[in-house]
Amino acid sequence: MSEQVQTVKHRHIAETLAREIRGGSPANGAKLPGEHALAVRFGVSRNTVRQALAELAQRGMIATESGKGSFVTFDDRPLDQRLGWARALAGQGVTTGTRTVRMELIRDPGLAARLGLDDDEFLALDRVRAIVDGQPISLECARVPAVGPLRAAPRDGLVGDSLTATLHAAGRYADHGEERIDVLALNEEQAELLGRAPGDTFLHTQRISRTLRGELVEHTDSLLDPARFQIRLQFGGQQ
Amino acid sequence: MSEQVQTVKHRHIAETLAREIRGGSPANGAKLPGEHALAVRFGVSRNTVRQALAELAQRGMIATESGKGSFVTFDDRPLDQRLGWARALAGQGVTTGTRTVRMELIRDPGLAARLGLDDDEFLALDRVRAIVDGQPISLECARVPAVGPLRAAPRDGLVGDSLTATLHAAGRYADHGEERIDVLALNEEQAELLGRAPGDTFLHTQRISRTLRGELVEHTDSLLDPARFQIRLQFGGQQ
DNA sequence: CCACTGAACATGTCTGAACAGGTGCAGACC
DNA sequence: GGTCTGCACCTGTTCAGACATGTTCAGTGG
Repeated sequence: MSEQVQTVKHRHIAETLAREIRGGSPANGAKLPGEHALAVRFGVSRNTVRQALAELAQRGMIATESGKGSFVTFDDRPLDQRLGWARALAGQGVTTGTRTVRMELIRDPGLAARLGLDDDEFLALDRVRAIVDGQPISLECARVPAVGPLRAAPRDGLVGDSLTATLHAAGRYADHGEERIDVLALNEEQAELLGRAPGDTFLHTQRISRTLRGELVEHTDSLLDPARFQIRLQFGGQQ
Repeated sequence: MSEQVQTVKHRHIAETLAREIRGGSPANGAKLPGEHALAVRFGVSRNTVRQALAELAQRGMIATESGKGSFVTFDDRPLDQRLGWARALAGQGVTTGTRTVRMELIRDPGLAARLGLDDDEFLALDRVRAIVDGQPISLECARVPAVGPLRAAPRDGLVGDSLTATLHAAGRYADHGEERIDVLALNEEQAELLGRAPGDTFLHTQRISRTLRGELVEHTDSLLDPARFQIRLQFGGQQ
């Protein structure tokens, strides 16, 4: 289906501004043109512009202030950090580093079926995060669609060494998703990667995130050292 | 400060309708009067009514459908279940029961300080949930403000045997909050209540929820058997 | 140089109106 | 009895306009 599908004016304006913001112009922190100027630019009423801006605010891309204007709040941080949902290192001042232990294209029909996908090819990206003195504290196994720069990543590397940036480069912006959290005993392979004994208990999360239109962005299994990680989230309210 | 503080029309309408919905009229599932009828009732324009209805939809109290009308979705379920955030029993068809192991008024200046409260009196309500054949699977320790029917609960019991219903009876409706999730080794008291060995690993959550105006609704520490519970949440999107 | 004021900008709220599209139902017709 | 149609309801979208409130800054007076 062509992306020129008919859409209402305020949504079209929101999409246009979203594309410009993601493209970096205006940049994070910059002020958008005022409502009147945007109304002139798009040839619509001020109220239609306000609806579009309200959508962008809803998505966490901008913030407006009465009497001041609208400011870009969008940056390249993953969605869940922007929505008050974070896994935080429980200790302060701890420096960590991440190393990739696997990055290859795989076929996983089972996962494709569970995610409702036709294409069963994924980029498998497994990374271990460790404290600088060497103690591994988490293992994250991401499965993302093997499209564009994601598909080229095993050869070319990630864009800016960042999975989120590579997803964005592939046009995959997370809008919504779901996550499950439980506890898991490490198997032998996981234990070896994490420098622990098999059977040790870790926090386990499975996250699936999707674009505004419902396309898969990523499916990520994470194992988190419970002594080091705490999951924090905010819920409800106007956002 | 008087609750007759000046507020804008659409918010006043939203609050009035919210009060009516919480009062059970119209009931869950029932259809609200149409936009035009509400505009006549409140003596405002249809657009002002639409803004009020949008706020209620944002809060998860109603859902509107084009051509059909607005329907009440609010019920007495706790906020987090209504917002796609649930801790789910990992097994199917398991019947559980809950027993109260502690319900008394306490003073906890430390907790009051952490929650930014002047009053350090709380209702302490600790409950163990167990599978019908006796195996305890969770311990929940709630600390709620000792006001109205909450303060009377040790003597009179909870409204409808439900903490949430008693909170609502006290005028405390959760609008937003935060939750932390990690892993905890049971201490001796917890282990005894849960029929486990001290040191056993449980999922641990701490939830603080507040009203629209920021008043404390509840602070709850939960210990969840990781073999029985999985936490699921949805994030992002238009709600 | 500082404080104040007023003007010019911004967003927020509200109005009445018009039109588009969705839904349900009564009545007519086969 | 079933199907179709048209009408009357509903919500969704957009408009132009008016007014309220918030913010910023240039200009003026002390």
